[in-house]
Amino acid sequence: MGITKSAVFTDEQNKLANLFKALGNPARLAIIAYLIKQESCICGEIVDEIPLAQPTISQHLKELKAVGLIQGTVSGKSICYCVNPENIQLITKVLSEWEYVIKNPCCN
Amino acid sequence: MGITKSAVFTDEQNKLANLFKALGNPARLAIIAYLIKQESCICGEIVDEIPLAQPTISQHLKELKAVGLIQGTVSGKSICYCVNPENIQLITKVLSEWEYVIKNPCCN
DNA sequence: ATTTATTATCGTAATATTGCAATATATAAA
DNA sequence: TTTATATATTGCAATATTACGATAATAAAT
Repeated sequence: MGITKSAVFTDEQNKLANLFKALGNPARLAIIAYLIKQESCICGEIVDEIPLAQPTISQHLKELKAVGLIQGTVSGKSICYCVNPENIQLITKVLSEWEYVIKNPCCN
Repeated sequence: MGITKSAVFTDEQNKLANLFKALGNPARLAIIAYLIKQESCICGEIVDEIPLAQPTISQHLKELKAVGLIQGTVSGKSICYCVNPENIQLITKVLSEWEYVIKNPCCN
């Protein structure tokens, strides 16, 4: 099908999966990493930083915005983007809940 | 295309993206969450836990294994799965490097 | 009003993903 | 050896994703 059976999972599982999915592409990961590296809002430099065509970057930015990983603010001719703390935090929270398992590995 | 331009990104970016991508599906996330919840190797219960057909689960397990998020050990008639600490740790490491940004939000 | 710069949208081709039925494989038990 | 159980593989249909050229939309500058 190509369609994910979201209905059989919880809203939380689906939300988290969507966040991970958004990060599951090197271009989007590079965008996030760049925004974080700059420690500030970035206006218009992203297309120059990542070797993909402008419509492709624009589409990736849209996806990141759709899941709430980044936000964009219009600033004159350009748009300033920055990461959205909330959803990064949600992922971090889940990962840290997983963390203790690392200390109790099995099958080794 | 449907094909990701991996060549223009670093190996690290591609690896991390593949890990996130593997987690970017509610079924695979549910598998990981279940393995973690049980705090031990799980033999043969996964298909009963997740409301998807056996071949579908098998395929998801294969993908999780391929990126190194879980490992499986043959145990008689069944196969015991558990999470692989290493790659979970890699994700946690990157996320914690991102963490400080959360304390310096902009565009707000 | 026209031009320039920046970002978004549309349309499309190529490829990937998701899910499952049918079937194969492997191991243990009878 | 046959049977039962557990998991993997194959093949396929439906849908999603990735990327980009062409073009539109927006806003500032001239």
